[in-house]
Amino acid sequence: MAPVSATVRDVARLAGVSPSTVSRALARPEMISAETRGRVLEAARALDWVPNRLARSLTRGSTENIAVVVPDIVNPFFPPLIRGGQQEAWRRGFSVLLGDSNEDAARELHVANELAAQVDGLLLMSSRLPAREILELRERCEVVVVNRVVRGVSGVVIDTAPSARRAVRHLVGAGHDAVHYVSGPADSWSNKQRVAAVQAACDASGTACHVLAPSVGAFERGRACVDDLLAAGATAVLAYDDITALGIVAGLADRDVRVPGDVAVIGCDDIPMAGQLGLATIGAPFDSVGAAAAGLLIEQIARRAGGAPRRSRLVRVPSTLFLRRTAGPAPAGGPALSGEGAAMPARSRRSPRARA
Amino acid sequence: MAPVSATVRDVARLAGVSPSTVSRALARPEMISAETRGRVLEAARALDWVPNRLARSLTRGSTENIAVVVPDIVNPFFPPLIRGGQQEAWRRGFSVLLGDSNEDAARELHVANELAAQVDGLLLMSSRLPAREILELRERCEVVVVNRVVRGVSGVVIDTAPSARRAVRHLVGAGHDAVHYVSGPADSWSNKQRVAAVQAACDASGTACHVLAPSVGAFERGRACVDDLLAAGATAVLAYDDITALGIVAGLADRDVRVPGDVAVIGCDDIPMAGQLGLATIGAPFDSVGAAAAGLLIEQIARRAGGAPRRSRLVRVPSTLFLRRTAGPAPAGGPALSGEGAAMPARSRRSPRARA
DNA sequence: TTGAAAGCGCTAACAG
DNA sequence: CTGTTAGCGCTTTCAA
Repeated sequence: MAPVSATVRDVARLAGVSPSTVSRALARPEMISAETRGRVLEAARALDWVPNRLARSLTRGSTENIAVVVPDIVNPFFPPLIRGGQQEAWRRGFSVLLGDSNEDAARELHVANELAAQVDGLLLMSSRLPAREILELRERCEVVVVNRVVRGVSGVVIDTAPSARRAVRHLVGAGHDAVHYVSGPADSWSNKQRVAAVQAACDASGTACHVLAPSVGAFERGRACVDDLLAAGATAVLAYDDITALGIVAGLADRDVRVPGDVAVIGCDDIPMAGQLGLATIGAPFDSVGAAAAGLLIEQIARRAGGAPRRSRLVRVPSTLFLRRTAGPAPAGGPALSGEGAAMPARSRRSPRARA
Repeated sequence: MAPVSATVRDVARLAGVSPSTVSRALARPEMISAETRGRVLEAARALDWVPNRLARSLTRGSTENIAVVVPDIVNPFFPPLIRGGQQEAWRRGFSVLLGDSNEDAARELHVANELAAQVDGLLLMSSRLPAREILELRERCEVVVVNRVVRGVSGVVIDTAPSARRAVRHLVGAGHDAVHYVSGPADSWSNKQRVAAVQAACDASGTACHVLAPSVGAFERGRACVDDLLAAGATAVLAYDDITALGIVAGLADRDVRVPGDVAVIGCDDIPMAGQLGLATIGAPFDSVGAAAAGLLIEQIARRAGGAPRRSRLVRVPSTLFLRRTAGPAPAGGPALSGEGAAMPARSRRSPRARA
């Protein structure tokens, strides 16, 4: 583990001072005469010494570590979030522990508890935990949630509602008279948010809104619901996430239903491949979201260490609607297609029509 | 940070024993009478006590933490690897720190050094570091490399050569008389491996092999080289990775070149979307690779802790060729299409022919 | 401005 | 089997 490095004592001896002085030379330079400090620093360099983080943590009572807990690191939604958080944490001198809950609330609790014991703060992304558990975790360390709102706990959320409204408006403008929303996991907070956003948007547009029941899998969920969608006569589909949307697109293609010719599909998350495949979607600057969350968490840790009272903040990050190929053409006079969706060539673009 | 929990002393007092007995009750149960141990465990539960990892690490000299360093967590190649490693580590009671080098060797060194100070072992995935640096890191903690071979350092590699041979054989059998390999990052070890594997495979088949120069980006790299490929009259392309391959496919489509009608494309990695999009590719069980690497690392840590001498092992994990849509049809009498590539419907499948 | 002393919470000899 | 003693390496009162 730790380098077989020198200790404070060694450095102190070499610099001809006491260990406390060495310690202070780094932690509170202003308490030490410039000259002494110079000697200490030189000795430290000579011995290639850096303070042992473990020992420091033990006495200081803080680790300079945070943990990031995600439901599934393989879900492309999370890596950008993690990277953003990671970079920000690193920038501020914190290291990052990683926890994967495998989409399971019980496991998430276990992981979070285990991790809480060795970090100053927890970043819970798309947590499936009941609010009560999250509040309990906060007794043990600072907590910031991402993609979730818990009263009294700081969080960063992506504000999808306005984009959902624009998406529905686009679809209605293009001639669709109903929107089908394909749900994500039953216990997903963001699924609830998205359902609500889509329903509200449909209400505002006076459009029928059908919500398909949650099911498991991501891509598979999408493919599996295609028969239901077709049976219901769906022509405009909003999906819980991009993977689900891609599953829908694939399932439709299997049945020779053209996208967007026959059915328009819009996903959510703007995962990298979405742009490449011309999938319309609602996206957000995920790196920034992750970074904002980590920043919030670390500020909270600092405030807490400074003895200040807790104060929870909710940061809303705006989302963007990318109207790409699968959303179908904009209605005449409507908004132009936007987003860098030209990665895959646009195929036939006609208005929605009944399937043969 | 750490829970404001009780300490060994508290538990010892409540159980009416000494702190050492408490410590032993958990670490060396067999040294303690069943009865005493029962009392200790009960007291611990009553006080909701778990040993403080920091303190334990400080005395034991080991952290029960490992670090995983990747070039870019957003690259879909890595999440499965990380997840596999994570799960295995967790299974063995280790937590995982995460480092992202941002594809930059200097940064990787910095990150690895920082991390080495707080873990028992380092898992370097697709490391861009010179062998010398890696050996130096190993002076500070155990190291296992993934997707890389360094003399004297344990590693797990994916053996792509046999699949590359099969791929070339398939292409040659389908009538292609040359193979174009699109390189990945210049400093990538696995790119070197893949170039070598493809060249060897072509030599074995008596086929011409053209290697396009490395360039940056992933998807973009693929799209950008399409003009060169077409100018060179390429009909069979092997790409460094799936993202690059998808870029090539997109670029070809932009120019109305059909895949696999006009050009066959095979990627590498079998990222989840590959199967979904019908992209032929060379894949491997990445979760297992990650798990194997973590297992190897932790075993090494244990061996080292037990005072045993170092012993480096190289694990080769076999790869699989998934002949999907983009590879074109199998030659008559050749191998059938394999892999779960039916996610996207197969399109026209003809033998390669000259472009208009 | 500096040093001496005490201790963070735990574990590991070494006795008994 | 169990207790006593002595730290792990660092920080931090408290005095000087």
